[in-house]
Amino acid sequence: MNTIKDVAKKAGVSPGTVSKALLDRHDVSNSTKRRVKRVAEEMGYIPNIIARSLVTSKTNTIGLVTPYLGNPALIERLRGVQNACLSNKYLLITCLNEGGAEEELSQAEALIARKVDGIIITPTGNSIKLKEFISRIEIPVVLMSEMIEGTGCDFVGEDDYEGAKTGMEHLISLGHRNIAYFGSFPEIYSDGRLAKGYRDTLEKYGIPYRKELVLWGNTDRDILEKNVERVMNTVSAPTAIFAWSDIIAIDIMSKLGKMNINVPEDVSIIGYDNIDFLSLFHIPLTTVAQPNFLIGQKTVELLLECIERDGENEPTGKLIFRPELIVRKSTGPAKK
Amino acid sequence: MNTIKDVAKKAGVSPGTVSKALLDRHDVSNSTKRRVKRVAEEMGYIPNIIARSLVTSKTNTIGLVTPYLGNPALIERLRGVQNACLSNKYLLITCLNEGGAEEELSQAEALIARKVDGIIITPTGNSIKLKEFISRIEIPVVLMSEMIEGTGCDFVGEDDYEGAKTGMEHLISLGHRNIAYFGSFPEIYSDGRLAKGYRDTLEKYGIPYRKELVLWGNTDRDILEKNVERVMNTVSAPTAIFAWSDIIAIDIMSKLGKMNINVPEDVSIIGYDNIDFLSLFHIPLTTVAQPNFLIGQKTVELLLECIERDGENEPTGKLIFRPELIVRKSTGPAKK
DNA sequence: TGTCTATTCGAAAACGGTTTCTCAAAAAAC
DNA sequence: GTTTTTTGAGAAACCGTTTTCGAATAGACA
Repeated sequence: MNTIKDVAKKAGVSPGTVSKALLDRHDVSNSTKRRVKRVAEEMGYIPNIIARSLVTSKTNTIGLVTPYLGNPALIERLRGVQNACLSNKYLLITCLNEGGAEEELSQAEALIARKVDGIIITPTGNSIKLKEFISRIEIPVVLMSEMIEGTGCDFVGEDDYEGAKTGMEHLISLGHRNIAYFGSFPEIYSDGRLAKGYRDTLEKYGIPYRKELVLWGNTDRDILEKNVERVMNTVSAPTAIFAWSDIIAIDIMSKLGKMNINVPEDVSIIGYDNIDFLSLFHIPLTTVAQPNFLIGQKTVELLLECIERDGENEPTGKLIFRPELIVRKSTGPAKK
Repeated sequence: MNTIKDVAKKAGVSPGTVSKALLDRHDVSNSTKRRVKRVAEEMGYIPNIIARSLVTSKTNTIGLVTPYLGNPALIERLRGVQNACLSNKYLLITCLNEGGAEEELSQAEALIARKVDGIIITPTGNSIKLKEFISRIEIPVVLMSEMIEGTGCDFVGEDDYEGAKTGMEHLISLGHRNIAYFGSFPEIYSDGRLAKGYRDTLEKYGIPYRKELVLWGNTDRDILEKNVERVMNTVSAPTAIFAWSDIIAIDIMSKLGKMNINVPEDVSIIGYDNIDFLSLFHIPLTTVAQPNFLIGQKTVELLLECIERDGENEPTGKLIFRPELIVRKSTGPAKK
């Protein structure tokens, strides 16, 4: 691999001059710039960015730590992040994990060691160690999609509490009063917010909260199927189900199908995320949509702003998008 | 941020000794090792890996250049790659692109500049420049899923020609003779191979090849819908459709539904990939499955082997998995 | 006691760039 | 023609590590 010295030798100048020429600095003549650039081009010279970073302490790289829970909505966000990095000439290091604070922490530390200029984290838990880590490191951090309460961290995401309200009011307006909630884990911020929105909206409309209608662990298909069976066999079984994700909603629909329960005649279902191919389903799913791609992009933009203004600790930014109800065919009037 | 010098000062030794202590080198006493490690721990010292890389010329990082065409199968492979990197203590830099040789090339160059130890590429085209690039660079490259003919590159993927044959024989055995093929772009290696398998299998069973039944560009939903309309309105319209991906197959099913054509009574459909939620569809899709996660893992393992044995150019490796037919409900006997 | 070998550590040279500082030559001003 | 200013290029320091090499100390042995 050619180094700057090889180029210097061939062009008959010093390494410093080559560096300045390639960076278009003012204190090198146009004629040498041309010559140096031509030689570098000919030799297929690619500057060693890690050597450069060592002296500039800038890597033009940002890191992303995000779980992959089989959720296409997260992939959409990832695409948005990637897209914004590309157009801002930043390289993205994506660390996918299976969820959990330890893995998140170790991935974030690996990124720090690589001297990324900033980090985006989608935390799945509310770990003290992660919180402590975030306050300790000196580079900008932006949280995406999931918040950690108590850190003054910048955040970009959607208003899940509002999202829950929107979905619930749709169901309630259709006459439903027995509504079940199917979540993943209450520790996950967005899931917690959604569940809270669910509960508060019930209260707002004077519908009693029944905790046997709130079911967790539905990212596992076996647990989900058991949950569906159990809840459908309680006295005054739900006539509507609110799911934390579209994936869960689809799984529920499939299970109900096996139990010969019809959607939406017997049970209405509403999902969350608006993942792409939903509209193609036999019974198109009613859902609450977020601007996933946009959230990814905006997160990067916010992070880059923080990187630009470097140390100066301006007030933190929060960008919270409003979810939007998309009514399709999986919800209908409550059965008498 | 603390450097090795800060640790050295605090521990009362030289920077070199700190380095050796933390790396557990033999020429430093156990007592100093303990002291240095304790001090480093206390100070929250994280070694600057890019500085280290500069001297060791090893970054413990690999790069992945892959398109995101909305295809969950690719995401599954990505997960496999990520997983194998994690368990081998490598960091992964994922470069998602929208397809196309230029973007692939520039992403690969950015990775080279970052001195990754090896690169995995899923090329979407058969560009001369990319070919030339691959032969020029000095670090190991493994191609995943898609091959570039002519480079002696290592490769991990599935046998699409065989996959096509398997799927086609299933359809033919059900009595179908008018079979359409819905692809993305013929330049994409796997798509080309699948199309060739389609054609050769027809020939093998003495069924004439009709080029009006082969339709491209179906990653765009509008084009796909037009294609479906067109092909279903030709004389002797197909009684079966083979799609290059499950996503395309789903889109076709949805469009047929709108046209009041029944699956599988009027038309059989077979997809390709076996993406996760297929079985949940109203009409579960018959498909040809690949071990996506495994392919991702094995690609990393092969790449790491190449990195280990460094310069010594042993014969290249190719790992080709055999696809597997999964029969569900979207295929049935040909209509008389 | 003197020599020889192990052990342990530090000094210094890399790695491949960027940047600051210096200085000579050329251009401009008088 | 002399002085001042501007321009262009090189020398050297530096970024934060690792690694080589040599020196000092301790231990072993005759």
